[in-house]
Amino acid sequence: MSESLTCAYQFVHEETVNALQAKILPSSTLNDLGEFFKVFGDPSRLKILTLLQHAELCVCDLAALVDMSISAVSHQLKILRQFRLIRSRREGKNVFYALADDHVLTLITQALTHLSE
Amino acid sequence: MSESLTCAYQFVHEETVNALQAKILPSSTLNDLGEFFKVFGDPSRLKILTLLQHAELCVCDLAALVDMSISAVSHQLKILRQFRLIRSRREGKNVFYALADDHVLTLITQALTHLSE
DNA sequence: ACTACACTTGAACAACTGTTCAAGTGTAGG
DNA sequence: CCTACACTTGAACAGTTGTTCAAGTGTAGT
Repeated sequence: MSESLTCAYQFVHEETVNALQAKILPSSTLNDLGEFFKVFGDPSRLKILTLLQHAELCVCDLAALVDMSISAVSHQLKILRQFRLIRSRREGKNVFYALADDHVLTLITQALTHLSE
Repeated sequence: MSESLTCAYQFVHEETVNALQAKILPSSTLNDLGEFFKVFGDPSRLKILTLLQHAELCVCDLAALVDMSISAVSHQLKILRQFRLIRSRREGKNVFYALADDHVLTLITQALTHLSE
């Protein structure tokens, strides 16, 4: 940050900066929030989520629908599970997945609205 | 996808899969949506966005606040600009940045709500 | 014109992400 | 208990991302 020395310590609007310093979210919050948004940052995961909106699906059906290998889908499902966006339920040899709650879709819908403006 | 051959073409719930096939969002939409969410997937960018909520800021002040080099901040601002999340305005030697619209924050707030549940 | 400040930009480089591949677990049927 | 199916998992590998560094543009003052 050598280039910013003059700017940061001499010509910066001190009052403005000092006033805002207190409003900065804790870095743990910013990190968690970032990780959360990253989950939605992948088309495959978005595809899976929007599909689960309509029905509870097993890994096999999901793989067929999103046109990915079962392994790849399973890896993504693990991530979605870790963030509690989906829930799994075993029924015999199959494992069925469903959305954990509805306001996951609210977020996606809202982003879609923003994009179409 | 050799491992999924049996599953995908023999034991899949054909009716379920066929019915959902039509509900899959176009890949262009899924890609755009993914790119959009990726922008929110970085703590630095989130920090910048939440700061601009409170005031219009020049690059220099922002760099001081987020504790990053001016160059790094400028790179991130470029991305935020490309997605029309922020607007820039030159005033003499300074360039001031502001949020393009408010419902960018609605999205962040909503994600925060989800995290604290 | 020349210098200084404020910012931008492109290239390079390390760190991270998503897929594949190979090997594993768990369940049902014979 | 052996095989087959449904899925999971770890390692590896290519592609992507965010930062730094160096060089650039634009504006103001002298």
